Amino acid sequence: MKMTIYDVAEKAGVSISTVSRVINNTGRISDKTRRMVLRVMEEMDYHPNVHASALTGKKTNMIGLITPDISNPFFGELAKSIEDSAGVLGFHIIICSTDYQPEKETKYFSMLRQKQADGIIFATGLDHDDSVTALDDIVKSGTPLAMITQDKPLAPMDVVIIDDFLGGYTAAQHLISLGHKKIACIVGNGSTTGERDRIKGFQKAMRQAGMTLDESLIIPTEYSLESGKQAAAELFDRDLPTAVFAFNDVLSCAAIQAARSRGIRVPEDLSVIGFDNTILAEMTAPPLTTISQPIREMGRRVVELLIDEIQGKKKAKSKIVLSPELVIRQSTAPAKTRPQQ
Amino acid sequence: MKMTIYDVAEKAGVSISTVSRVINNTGRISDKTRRMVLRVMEEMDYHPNVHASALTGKKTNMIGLITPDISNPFFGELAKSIEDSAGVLGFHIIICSTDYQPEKETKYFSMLRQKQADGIIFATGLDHDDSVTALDDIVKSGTPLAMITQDKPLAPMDVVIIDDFLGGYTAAQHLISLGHKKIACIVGNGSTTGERDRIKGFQKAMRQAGMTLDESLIIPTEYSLESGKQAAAELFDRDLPTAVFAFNDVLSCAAIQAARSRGIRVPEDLSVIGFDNTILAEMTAPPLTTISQPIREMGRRVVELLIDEIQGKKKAKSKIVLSPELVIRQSTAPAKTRPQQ
DNA sequence: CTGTTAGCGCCTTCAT
DNA sequence: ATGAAGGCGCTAACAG
Repeated sequence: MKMTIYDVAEKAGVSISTVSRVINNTGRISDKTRRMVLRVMEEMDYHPNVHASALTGKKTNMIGLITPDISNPFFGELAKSIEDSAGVLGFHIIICSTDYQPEKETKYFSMLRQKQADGIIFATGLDHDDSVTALDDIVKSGTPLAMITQDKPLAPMDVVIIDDFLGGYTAAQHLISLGHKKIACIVGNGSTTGERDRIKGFQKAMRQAGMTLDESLIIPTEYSLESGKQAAAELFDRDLPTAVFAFNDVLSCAAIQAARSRGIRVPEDLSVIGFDNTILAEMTAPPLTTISQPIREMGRRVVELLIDEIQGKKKAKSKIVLSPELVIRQSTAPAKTRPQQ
Repeated sequence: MKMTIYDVAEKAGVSISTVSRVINNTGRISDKTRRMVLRVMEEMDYHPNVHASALTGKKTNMIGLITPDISNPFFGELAKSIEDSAGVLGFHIIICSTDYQPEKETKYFSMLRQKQADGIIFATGLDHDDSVTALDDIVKSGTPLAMITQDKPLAPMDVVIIDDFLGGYTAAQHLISLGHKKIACIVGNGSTTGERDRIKGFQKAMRQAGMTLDESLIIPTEYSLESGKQAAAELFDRDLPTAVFAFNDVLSCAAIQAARSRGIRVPEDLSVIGFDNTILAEMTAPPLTTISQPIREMGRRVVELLIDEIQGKKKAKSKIVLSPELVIRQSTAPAKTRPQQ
């Protein structure tokens, strides 16, 4: 049942180049023959062989998505949005889950180059040196690149991020408006530009309110439930704040759990604000006040940018900065005017 | 810098067919030339062009994964495991997220056929008629197929499932052992074989304990937080049980939330047991007692099965049934001997 | 506007 | 054990 361009040509009574031309919308063809070829293709349920055309240097309609961990709800939702948006435009996604291991990153690079992926979207850190040199190869090959949730000027590429500074600022403002003065931040490992910006935004809001963020209340940790719990536990035992700003929803859950196991009530004794607004935020108890990232839109936008470039519709790289938004649920509450009262 | 088989042949002083032979481990080659060719390939960092070899009917090293929704933690973790396991064996995954829309299913089928995916893993219902006919085409093409989390005899294919009967049985047993008598089940839309088996297992345990499962306490709903909450709410308002068995972790969260908003305490007033043991189970408050599916192992096993078949190492289809396991956390507790005491 | 033809990189008989 | 040559399905000059 495998139709080739020859079958179509024969049945349409034209040559294969004519068929090829209508497929690719190239060269001049009389409207009449175009329509008839189109009809024949339809009738025969013909679909061009991707590998044959890739072999001659054409597109493969495949985009690689490099992500640290699709089982993490944030990246899961992002991947889904990217897959959806790409699908509409006729592209398909190869997932590459690095599990935070830089070696895997470089492995994926070379495999994507080999398979002639039309473009690559990065959602990982790209920290390791090997990754960077491997990246160079890809850049030289001219493959369009895009980066999401992060803005590292490693190579010219499209970027879609949120205004992390604003996110940090908004979170702080919310807590401050509730009367909190002693606020801790549970941050990640500090490797992304986003994290640093969030801290800066947070500090700005504090300063504007005439406060300062105590360095000892900035707690670095890994982005996992376990390490988050541990970090929060240590903090609470050492120096209990009245509010915590956790840098993602998982860490917020961690903070809430650590609090609960110590008899600290959320939000009565401790307010917790998260980041991302993934499905987790609705699942926790109490439901999480959090800074929402427009995940679906972010996915849609990277894909648009990248595919525009793949199709040669645009050349200049662009950066899109989306706004985060405060979503108030029930994990934050006014600070008590006096402790323990 | 694109190396071809010709470059290798020239540098090695042999013909391309010799090189081809060592690449594919085919035909007879002197050990000496094999080693030298291998060395040259290494030196030149040569990697065969997948498209060219696909064009001649060889493998593409790509596997399609058809899943309803990777942003759902269960499928996210499954996808990750599948991607990992496949990666180790040199295969890559194209994700196809159907969003529970059968039309998308058939679209993906045809695209995977076109791209000559070496195999396909289904994690979706395959309910729609169109999907089934489209499936036929794929079966005829001889593409190895595998199905996970479900056992529908639509076509000969490998299957990896858990013992859902046992899962339902275990859940019931746990609740019964805690003294619960009035137990409700929040099930899905009933389309999968797994669901039906769980109910059967549940009923078996009830019967063994001399009880029966009241039909009116089997609540069908969609697998989403929203509809779960609504279903639970209606149930609670109508006829409050002392325990609920929800068919996945999301529905458990829904039940817990519906309970809380009514002042029903979990687990004091109401025990809730879930299914899947996704990351959600640890995130909720209280942490969820749930029936654990060995997600990672399931992923690994389908991949092994499918790839074995792709590589012609096995022909007969096999079915692997893994055991679910009870994970006790804090959402279940002994039934009160008397209501309201 | 349309047809002819030479590759793209690799696999696979068929000879040697 | 190795080489030569045709073909996989399609694109892109190059001729009409």
